[in-house]
Amino acid sequence: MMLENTLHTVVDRKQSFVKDEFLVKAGHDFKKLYVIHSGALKTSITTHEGKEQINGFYLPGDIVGFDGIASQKYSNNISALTNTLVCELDYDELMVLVSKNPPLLKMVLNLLSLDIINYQKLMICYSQKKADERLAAFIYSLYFRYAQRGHSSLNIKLSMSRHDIANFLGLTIETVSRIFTRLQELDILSVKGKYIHIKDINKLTKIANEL
Amino acid sequence: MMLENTLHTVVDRKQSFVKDEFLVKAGHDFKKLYVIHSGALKTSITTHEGKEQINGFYLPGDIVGFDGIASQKYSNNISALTNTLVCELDYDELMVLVSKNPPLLKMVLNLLSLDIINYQKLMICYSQKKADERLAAFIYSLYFRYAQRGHSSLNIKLSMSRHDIANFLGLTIETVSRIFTRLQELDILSVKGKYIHIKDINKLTKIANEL
DNA sequence: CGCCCCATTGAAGGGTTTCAATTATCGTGG
DNA sequence: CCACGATAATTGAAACCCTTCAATGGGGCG
Repeated sequence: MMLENTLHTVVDRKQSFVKDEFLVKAGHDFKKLYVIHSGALKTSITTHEGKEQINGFYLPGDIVGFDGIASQKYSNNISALTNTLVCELDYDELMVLVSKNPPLLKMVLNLLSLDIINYQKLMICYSQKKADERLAAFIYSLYFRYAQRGHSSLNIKLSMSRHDIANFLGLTIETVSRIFTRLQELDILSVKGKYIHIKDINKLTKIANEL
Repeated sequence: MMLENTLHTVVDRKQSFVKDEFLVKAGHDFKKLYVIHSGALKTSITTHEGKEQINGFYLPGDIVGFDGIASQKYSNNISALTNTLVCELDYDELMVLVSKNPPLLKMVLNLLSLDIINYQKLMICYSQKKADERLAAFIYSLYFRYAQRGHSSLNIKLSMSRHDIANFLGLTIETVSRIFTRLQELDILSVKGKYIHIKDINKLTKIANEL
């Protein structure tokens, strides 16, 4: 991600987190953004009933934490799906740089705008896609995001559990499981635990209803 | 909204749109943000199958169009629910002002961040709320948003049709209609066409699962 | 006033959840 | 290295919620 390169001389505090460790908890004071160097993160909120609701999975290159800007409190929990190395960006320092550097400002605004578009797409996904379409879209999005990062491969290792996938997609683990087997019967995927091989990406995108 | 006051000397091109008129269509070049002065807007995308999917309703004071920043193309259609008066903000001009005016920068970033939080909440709504919870949350959000603007009233006039509500909530118009009658039977609402009276806001928030 | 569109209501069908039981996988300690 | 327990994942059957299809009722505008 360009932002990291632009800033690496200035803000370069790498920090590592182990699986299931929290980087931040919702409600805490907003200070930093996190650029993922390696590993994977998830963001979640805790509902009034105390249940977790995952609202994002993040891969190397992604920046996490924009939700905290408005209220200066993080609105999400951020935790590590696996051992993860992140680069911390101090928001106030970033603001100082941004105000002196219009291209950087543009970049930051683009990232925020991308985040908005990302959530808009997810909204659509939830509001009109059926369970199999959601899961197909989810698998495809992982494939696509790895490909964007130069790791184009039909083999994907899921860094999250079935429980996390179901939670994120607004389904139950049973439904996710059933759809995985269905997609295997259709010769679209082959699934072995956390390892997924995409056997027919055309059919996958067709089911996912994405171009 | 403060932003409008801050800028009204510089960017003050008011423009009016009639009911069902499009301010922008998805895919067109991004140039302006729209601050709603009076009336109401909706944003929507057109799916691959050509169906409309509404992803937001906007009231006076709201700013619409942030989704276009990243790609410099609007990702949503924006259209008027009723006759609507908006103030147009030229994005490039705004950027010039922003880079000279740190408090303004902060304000803009806050607005983007708020948009993100808004969509995150909607995501949660879709992914884990049932139909009656969604509709209750929708009605409550209208009440709340009007209250934020100083128009605290238990009487709400819906500016959108049942069809639009159903589309936005990812339900069918029949389901929306049935839930409206159910909420009346529970003495929570009284519904007469586009006019809604909230008879028991506590029960409403309880069903909506919002504090 | 009548037409058309919007909203409401009813019954049947499909998809997802829930509950329950079984199987697989992973980490740990013997 | 294998055995074991605990956790995760799969599979089945019944219940439930929402959709779909169909018909009726109501309200606004010419």
